[in-house]
Amino acid sequence: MLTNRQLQILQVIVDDFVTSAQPVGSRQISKREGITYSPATIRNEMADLEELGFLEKTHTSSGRVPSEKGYRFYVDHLLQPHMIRDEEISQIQSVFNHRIGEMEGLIRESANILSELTTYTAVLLGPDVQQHKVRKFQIVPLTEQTAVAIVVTDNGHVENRVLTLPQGFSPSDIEKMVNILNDRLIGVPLHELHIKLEAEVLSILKQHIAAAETIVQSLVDVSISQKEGKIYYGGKTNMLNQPEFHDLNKIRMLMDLMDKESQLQSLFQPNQVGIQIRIGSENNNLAMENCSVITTAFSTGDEQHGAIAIIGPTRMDYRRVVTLLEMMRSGLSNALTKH
Amino acid sequence: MLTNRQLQILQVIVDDFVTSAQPVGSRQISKREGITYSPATIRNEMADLEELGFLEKTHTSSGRVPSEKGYRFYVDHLLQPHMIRDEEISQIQSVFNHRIGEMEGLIRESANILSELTTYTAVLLGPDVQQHKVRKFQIVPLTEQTAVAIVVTDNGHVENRVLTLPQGFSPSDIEKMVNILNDRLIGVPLHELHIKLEAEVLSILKQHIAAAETIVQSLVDVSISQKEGKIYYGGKTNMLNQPEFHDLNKIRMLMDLMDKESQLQSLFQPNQVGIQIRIGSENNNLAMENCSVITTAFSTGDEQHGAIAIIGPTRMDYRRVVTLLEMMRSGLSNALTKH
DNA sequence: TATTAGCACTCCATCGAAACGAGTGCTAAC
DNA sequence: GTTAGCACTCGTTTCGATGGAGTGCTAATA
Repeated sequence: MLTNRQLQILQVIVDDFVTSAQPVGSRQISKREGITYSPATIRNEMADLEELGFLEKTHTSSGRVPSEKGYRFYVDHLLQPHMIRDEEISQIQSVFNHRIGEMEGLIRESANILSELTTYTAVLLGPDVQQHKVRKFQIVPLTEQTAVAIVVTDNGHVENRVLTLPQGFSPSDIEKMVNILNDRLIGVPLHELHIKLEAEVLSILKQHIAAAETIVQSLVDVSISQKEGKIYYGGKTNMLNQPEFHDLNKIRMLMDLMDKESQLQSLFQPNQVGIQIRIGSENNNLAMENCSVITTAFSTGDEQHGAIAIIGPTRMDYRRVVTLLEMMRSGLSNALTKH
Repeated sequence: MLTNRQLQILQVIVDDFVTSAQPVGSRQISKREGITYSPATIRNEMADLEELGFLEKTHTSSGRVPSEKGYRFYVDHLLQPHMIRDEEISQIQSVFNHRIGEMEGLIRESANILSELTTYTAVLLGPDVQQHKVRKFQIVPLTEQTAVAIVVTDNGHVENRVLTLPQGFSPSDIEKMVNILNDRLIGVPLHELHIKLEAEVLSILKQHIAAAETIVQSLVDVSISQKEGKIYYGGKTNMLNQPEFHDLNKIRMLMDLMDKESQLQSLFQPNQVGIQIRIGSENNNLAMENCSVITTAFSTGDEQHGAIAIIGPTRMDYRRVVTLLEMMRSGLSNALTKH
């Protein structure tokens, strides 16, 4: 167990390093208000903290830097609430006052504000479309051979896809088909759609329409190809300002990561409650070695939810980010549920 | 007018510099096959070419580097066709064999292949949605107060938006409204939609439905907020490999540019035919000082068109890119028009 | 026993000088 | 008109010297 003094010193080191990005020396610590012991004492404590794995040195005669374990301890036990300036609070509020019911714009805007206030990168994951339930099918003919299939969900989401019609597929066939689809599939969540289509609906359709098979196949394709949730960014390039990312290789890996939606999905664990913090290697991703990710989920009503993530260097201002994130989470949840 | 020898030297310098990224010296040139004069002669010619503004030095005793004017002359007069390897050709072809009629996937894939083959950044601009014509309106109710409005265009594009319904708006009102919209607006191009809505349709609707005004306003919003054309990327981070972008500031400016869709639109001049090359400052954009952009338009039938742009350093392999771009342009135009 | 002053030591960062190499411009010879 | 030769310039690399920040250890102190 750490002594009070060790706790205090660890806290000061993290706080200092977060703002300065420079290794913290004993003299520097001794000058901080609230510190009553001499540099020599602090050096002894630091040596102990290093032995315990909370601190590291960049080289033999450098000051100390928090280790991952040090950050972990800090966020678990030493995180104190952070004062957010009034203007910043009202900046966040302004997003929600704007327009209501326009989810996409709201989320997009939130990502921008968050990245601006944190100076890190904000990633917002829209609600998982796969959970939405079918409200209505529609097939609109375009030419002799093509039509566009439309699925509207109960949340107002619209999926669509151009279909190639089989030879001799008549308008009345389309009508029949749409009726059957709407009869059988309303209320089915999108992620079950392809199963229902193949297992139940296909055989029924076949009885009425000759060439139903190819079209059903296309519909199955659509429902499989849907992404989990849409991703929105704010401050994608903010990482370039962080001194630890003056290395082209790291930047490249990070940028590539952010362009790969599939990889990004793994950042989120939307089933958890509250705020999660993953530090450095806890992300299990080489590109994120020097990054921490702070995530939380927000609710959009109807058991739907989205998630917010802030990606910053491990030397991130955890206090501030956690506070901002919590404000944004509750604000978003409110704005999106009440309408 | 330049002598043949000067032309030859300019060509060699550009070709060499494009591949090596190093200033080209007289000795190096003299060793190239086809060059029969001594380094001293070449030095004299280079001094003349520099005086004429085609070459530059990075410092007093360095080799020569093409100036913007030099590149301009090169692409205008010295560009020779480039051999593309068979495997690369079939790599391009494979995109078009894949699936037909699925425009979005096709364009996305093309962007990736192009960026891979060029090692630069590919930007594809999808066809301008504003030109599409309305095929069908649809309003699907969600709750008492909300519904989703859907516009299908003759190209199979679907726009949609959640509407807040006025108090006491009944299902039969919706039906009436949809009928009038479909009566009056089919065939109208999207970019004229808001005008028609306000000028013609609004007054008719008002006669039949009390609270038509707010809904029409929402529809107007939708048709105004549509973007010009969707933008697809390939190889966004490829620029990081170019030695001229080892500068964080430049990278930042470029990345920011690419995240701003609005700015990117200005890269394209889709009304022009053939291939356009803009070199360095010709782009009128600080972030693109050291970049060249090669663009061309592809047709998607029905007077619709999209555009391709390759963004690379001014020290770009113009020969290769121009050839690849032309192949991709014709391939895309074919694939998208014939179906 | 806990704390602190003092001191030797380590390592990084910065600077300037020297050596080197690539390339030029100019002159004079071919 | 072309080229060999040479002095010169400038960037790059290397090396050692210097200074500063910070440590660990020891011995003195409260």
